[in-house]
Parts: sequence; C-alpha cells; structure tokens
Amino acid sequence: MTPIQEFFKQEMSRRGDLTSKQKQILEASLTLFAEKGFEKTSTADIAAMAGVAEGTVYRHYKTKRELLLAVLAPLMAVMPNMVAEFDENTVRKPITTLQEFVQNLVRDRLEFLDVNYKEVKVLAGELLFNTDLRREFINSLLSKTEVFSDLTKTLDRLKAEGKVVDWPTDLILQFTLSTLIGFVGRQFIELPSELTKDQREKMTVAFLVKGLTP
Amino acid sequence: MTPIQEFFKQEMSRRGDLTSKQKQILEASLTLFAEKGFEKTSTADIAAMAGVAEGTVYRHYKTKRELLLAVLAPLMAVMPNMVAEFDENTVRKPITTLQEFVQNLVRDRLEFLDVNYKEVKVLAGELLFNTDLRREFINSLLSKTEVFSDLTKTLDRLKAEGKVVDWPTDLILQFTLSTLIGFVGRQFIELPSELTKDQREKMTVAFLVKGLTP
Amino acid sequence: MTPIQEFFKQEMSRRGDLTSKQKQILEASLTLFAEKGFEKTSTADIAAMAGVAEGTVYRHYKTKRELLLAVLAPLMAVMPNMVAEFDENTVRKPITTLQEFVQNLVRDRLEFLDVNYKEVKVLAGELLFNTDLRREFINSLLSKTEVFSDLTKTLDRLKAEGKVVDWPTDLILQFTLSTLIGFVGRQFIELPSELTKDQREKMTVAFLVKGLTP
Amino acid sequence: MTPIQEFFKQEMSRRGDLTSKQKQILEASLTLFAEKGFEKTSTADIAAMAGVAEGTVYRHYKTKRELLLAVLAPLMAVMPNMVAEFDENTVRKPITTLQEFVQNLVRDRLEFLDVNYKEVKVLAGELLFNTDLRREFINSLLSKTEVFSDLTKTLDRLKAEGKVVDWPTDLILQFTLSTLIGFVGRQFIELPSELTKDQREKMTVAFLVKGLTP
DNA sequence: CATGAATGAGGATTCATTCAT
DNA sequence: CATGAATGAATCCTCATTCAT
Repeated sequence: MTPIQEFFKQEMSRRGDLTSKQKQILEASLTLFAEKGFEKTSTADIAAMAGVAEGTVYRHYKTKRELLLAVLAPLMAVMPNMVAEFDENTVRKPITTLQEFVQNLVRDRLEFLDVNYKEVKVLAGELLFNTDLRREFINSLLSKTEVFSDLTKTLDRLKAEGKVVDWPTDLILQFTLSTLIGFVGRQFIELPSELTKDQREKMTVAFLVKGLTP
Repeated sequence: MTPIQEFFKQEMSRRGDLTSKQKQILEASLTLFAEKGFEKTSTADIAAMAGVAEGTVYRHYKTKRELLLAVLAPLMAVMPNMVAEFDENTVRKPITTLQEFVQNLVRDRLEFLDVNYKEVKVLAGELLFNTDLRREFINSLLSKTEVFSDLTKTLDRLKAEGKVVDWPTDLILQFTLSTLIGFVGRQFIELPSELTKDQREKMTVAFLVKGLTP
Repeated sequence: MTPIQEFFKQEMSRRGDLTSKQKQILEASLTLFAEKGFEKTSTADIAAMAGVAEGTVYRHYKTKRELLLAVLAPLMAVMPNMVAEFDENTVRKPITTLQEFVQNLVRDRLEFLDVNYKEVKVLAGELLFNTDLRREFINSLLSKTEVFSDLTKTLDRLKAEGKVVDWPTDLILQFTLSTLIGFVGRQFIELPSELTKDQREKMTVAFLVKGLTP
Repeated sequence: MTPIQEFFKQEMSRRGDLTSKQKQILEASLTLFAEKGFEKTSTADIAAMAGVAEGTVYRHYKTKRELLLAVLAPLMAVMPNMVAEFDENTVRKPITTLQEFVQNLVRDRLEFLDVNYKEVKVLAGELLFNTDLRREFINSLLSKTEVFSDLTKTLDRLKAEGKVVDWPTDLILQFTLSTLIGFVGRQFIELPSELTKDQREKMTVAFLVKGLTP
C-alpha cells in the first residue's frame, strides 16, 4: 500500500468504534453522494441503501450535512498530507534525482486518488460551492505545506542541488497536482485513449520531470 | 479580445433574439448557479434577482433544468473549440516554435477561463454528477479534436519538425489543459502567492514548454 | 356592540386586505388551535379545514408559529385596552358611582370575553408556556395601564371622591379581572348552576361593588 | 404546614412504593412539563433529566400521556378538596366570623398554590385543551362540593347567622377561588407591584370579606 | 406575454414507542 | 429490571410547476 493510502486507512480505523449500522450508513452515503451529488441524494435513499430505517440515520448523524462531513472527514484530514507529506523511507536510498522524486510522488498519489475516487469526487463537488468548507480545507492545507514539511524539505534539497527548477514550492506543487488531477480526471470522464494506463503514467512522469528540470 | 473569447461572444450574440427579460433571467441564473450551485438555487431566487415574476421564468424555459442548459449552452458550444481550435492568423507569421505555440495557447485560454469564470464553475459542478451532460460534453469534445482540427494540425506539424515531444495529441492537450485549469483553480481557491499573476503565467508557459519539449 | 368589542372589530378590519384564502386559513387555525391546542394541530389539519393546499398556508405564513401570531395579533393588540380603556361616553352622564363603574366594566368585558372565546383560549394556552410572548404581552399591558389611561383616571376620580377603596389601581384591576375571568372560566368548564347567567352577572357586579367599596 | 398542603403530602406519600428511579422520572417530568408544556417535552428530555434510559421511562409508564396523568394524579386528587374541604380544627375555636373564614381559606390555599405551582401550571395547561381530563376533573370537583362538605357546612352556618351574603355556595366559591387564582396568576406573570406580598394578601382578604358580607 | 397565487409531491427531521441484550 | 439502539409514522416546510387573470 502506498504511504498516503496508509495514512488514510489509519484515519479511517481511528473510527474503529463505528457500529456496523454506522458503517453501512456512511458507505451508502458515500456511494450515493458520489453518484448523484449531495443535494440530489435524499435521506430516504440513504436509509434504503444502508438497509436501515430513516430514523436510524438521524440517531447517528444529527443532520444530513453532518453526515456529509462525516463522510468527508477522513479525506479532509488526509488531503493536506497528500500535498505536503513525502515519505522518503519507503525507498531504500534517499531521493537523489528529480526522476525518483516525481516517480514516487506520482505512483503514490495516483493510486490514492484512484482508490478513493468516490471521496474525492464528493469533496470536489462540495468545495466547488461550499465556501465555508473550502476555506477550512485551504487553511488546513496551508498549515501543512509549511517550510518544514517533508515534501518541501526534499524539494528544497533538490533545488539546492540544481536538480529542480528554482520556482516557489507552492507553484511546483500546483503543477504537479494539477497534472495528477488531469490524469485522474481523464479517467473520470472516460475519454478513450490509444495508450494503456501504464504508458500514460510513464509519460506523465516524463512530462513532470522535464517540466520541472531547471 | 482573444480568439476563444471571440468565439464565445459570437455564440452569445447568436441569441440576439433574446428579450431583455430573458437576458435578465439568464444573467440571474448564471450568477446564482455559480454562487450556490444549481440545486440550492430556487426558481423564486432567480425570478427575484431577475426582477420578473416566477411565471415569466417558466414562460421562457419549460423547466429549471432547461434553464440550466440554456445558461450552459454557449459554453458547451465553445468549450470543445477551446480544446481544439487554434487561430494561427491572430499572429502574423505562422507558429514555428513550441514557445510560440504554448504562449499563444496559454494567454488565450487563461483569459477566457478568467472572464467566463462563472460559466465554467457551473459547468464543472454539472459535469461532476450529471452523467448525461458529461457524455454529451465528451462527445462534442471528441468530435472537435479530430485529426483535422487546427490545433491537431499545428501540433502534428511541430511534432514532425521535432519541436514537440511525440506523444499522442490528446495526451498533450490533457497536460496543457490540466495545467491551465490548475492555474485558474488556484485563483478560485484564492491561495496566496508570493508571485504576481504575470510571473506565474510566465512560469506556467515555461513549465509547459519544457515539459513538451522532446 | 360594546366598546371593547368595537375596538376588536376595528383591529380585525385593519386586516381588510386579507384575501379570502387567508381568512379561511386564519379561521381554520383559530378553530383548531382553540380546539386541540397549537402543538396538537398539524398544518395538514389546518389546510384541510381551510380547504386549501398545505403549501398555500406557507405561502401566506412562513412558519406555523407565525400563523399562531397572526391569529393572536388582533387580540394581543386589544387585550391591554380591555384592561386599561374605559369609555365613559357610552353612557350619557359621566360615571359618578362605583355601581355604575363596575356595571359598565362588567357588561362590556364579559361580552367581549364571551364573543372572542376562542382567541382568549388560544392566547391563554400560549401565555402559559411561551415565555417570550408572555413578556411581550405584559409589556404592552403595562404600557397601557399608565396613570393617564381612561380607566385609571376614572378610578382615581372615584377614589378621590371616597367612592372606591383607596388601593393601588393595579390591585383593583387585578380583583376585577380575576373575578371576570372566573365568571367566564366557569362557563368554559361548563359547571352547572342553579342560577341564570343574568343572575350570576348581577351578583358578580354586587360582589365587586361591595368588595371595592371603602 | 397548611391543611391542604398536608392532604397533598399524604396523597404523595401514598406512592411510597415508588422506586427512586420512578421518583426521578416523575420529578423530571413535572419540571419539564411545567417549563415547556407537555407537548413540547420529549421523552428523551425526561429520561436525560431523570438520569435514566429512555426505555426505563417506558418500563414504568406505558405511554407519555400516562406519565402526565401520573404527574397530575396527586393534584387531581387534592384539588377538589381545596375547593371543598375546610379544616376548622386547625384553629382552636370554630369559625365564627367571615373574617376568620376568609383569612383561613386564603392563607391555606395561597400557600398551597404557591408550593405546588408547577403541578398547577401543568394541570391548567392540560385542562385547557384536554376535554376528557376536564370532564373528569369537574366531576370529582362536583362530587366533593356536595352539601355535606366541610366548607359548605361552615358557609351555610355563617349564612344562617347572617354573616355571609346569601348567594349559592358555588358562586361564593367561584368568587373566592378566582380571586385567589388572580393573586397567584399575578405572581406568575411577574407583574411588578408597589406593595409587598403580605400587603396584597391582606387586601385580598379585605376584598373578599367585604365582597361576601351581606 | 406577464403575473403571482395556488398547488402538492417530496424532503429533512422529530419523537413516541418497541425490543433484543 | 434497565438499557439504548432501532424504528417509522407523522410533521413542518420547500419548491418546481401550473394556470386563471
């Protein structure tokens, strides 16, 4: 499992105290929110899919919106890490080339985005119009991408060694993240391609490596 | 005005037959949809902001969803162009370098995304959960990015000349578009930056040029 | 019609702009609130009795509670007058005896309480547990029973002439009002009596006159 | 302790078999019913305040309404006594004057109403809209105020001696009770007064004595 | 064409009551 | 006996849509 995915699982298991009903409810909510969007999902739908009574949903979550937040909470907690953390220990030797750096990042994050596709979709839809949540999300993001984050440190080192172009870290992250999102987004809209996913992943790495070379 | 923006205006003016009330309704809808999202906007809200009676809205648009489609129609019509069209004539000499190519593309599209920010936001929200619209959107997109589109032709020429990496056109467009979207998205979430917008635009061009160089 | 009843009608007609549907809704609400109490009356009940759709109720009154307030408003406006106003002009000569005073008061108020029985009942039920409304009610009551209210003036004159016991006005009003309420309350609980209503009314006047004589 | 209060305590202690949980439940119910009204009090509220599980409430009382009746039962049992009983033994010599009669009555009942303020409030709210309970209440009241009740006997004696006006007993009780209720009600709505409670009590006695003098 | 009152289906939420542990 | 999770009917309220004026 990739490091980020690992983080996520830990976050989820922190909720080990969830009853089975709660899990069913969260699962159903996630699925339906991802499928039809939050607003178009009725609590009756959720109850039906979860196989519980509507009242049961409200016994565990005071409002529908609270249910949404519960669904998003693990992701909200991990997302900033996804942008800021970088686990050098998963590879034997420390990162010494841009190629290594990008490759690690891409593989790790792509899988995460892929596996947690539903959560990401729901979060995206919510961030689009929910100003409050957006603000909160950005703040937690900013608090993570500080100078001493793993990723920042690794990047700075590579910059110092002249292995990465000397642009602000946040811009580099922006390019990287948007390229990754583009990759996943493309799958999402199911655009056909003459290439395999692996080939596209390789080219994505190549694109980033070249783009970020000084 | 940039070529894409030009297209858009033409698309809009094709609706020259719209009464002033209709324009008010569309304008109000766009604003509210972009602000709160489609589902959370009530037709009463729209009528109020447009300064017309609720019945009047329904005189012009049979359903609320039809109103959404009317709001998105111009963008839906132009978006594929944005990905496929490339107006070489706006510069005196034809494009001969990747640098020129990217620069033109970025300037043009960025301004468009910026100016039509609301439409794009509404469309994004809609594409996320509306499968039908998404399919339609993709189809029109595919039909545009055919081999004989301006952009494809220019790219192929540059590839032949060894000035652009030899990746499939759709992948190159994916990288380009996602980088642009990242640029705009960053503004959307109002992340602070130590750089000016101009500086960031220059670096974005540089990133793309390097990334797409063979 | 008694003076107080007159006041009430004026208050009601101030709502001359009510549509017929609104009147039906208010009428039904009043009847049902008086019959079953506010909490036990459902908006569906009201709509059914008023012969309109449930949505129509909410078109006119934003919440069920607002509907309650609309029902009570005229009474809330007039009640304080009932305690404070005293129309000496309805009798040819000014009041010169306690007997005259009490007789006028009793006849007037009793009829009012009798005719507006439903409103009073609903108000009573509401004042019992709704602290806010109670406070508001008391305030408007206090603002009315100031030294220069008709009733206070008349009472003061009679006191000065030694025709009424020299107790604070508010206490005299308390005795009077509670005696009146007892009269009406007795009818409300439908206690049988060997006397006619007229006889009871006469004795009530006699009781008050004696009780308030110096 | 006043005789009526004494009655009440006896009634309450008749429930000596109540477990402590039951007492907590009844206590919480009483408090909440008096505070917010029966309908607006949820069984969850009650359980929470009583410090027991919601199921425990239902183990002791089959329905919420039954709980209400249990809360009101002691008062329902004693209220009629309040109107009918008159304990001459608490004073050494038998009552010989109207003044003595009224004074005893007022002091006794006022304190009772004061101490059992919550119960009275809940009962009042219930009698207002609950026809069945009202009928039951009236019946038990009528059965008590029969010719041989203490109070009736004392009153008849005083009437025979020309010390009390010769009105029907029920009317005299009506006047007395409503005057007492007015006294207590005034405190309930927290009307300010320039007099002390003692002064008001004295004047209330005076008012009744004068009003009931032949 | 424009209006806005009326509609009623549907949705979120509450809560008395039950029952397995 | 006590518990508290589960239930689902009932309730308040919203809102897209219709239609008579």
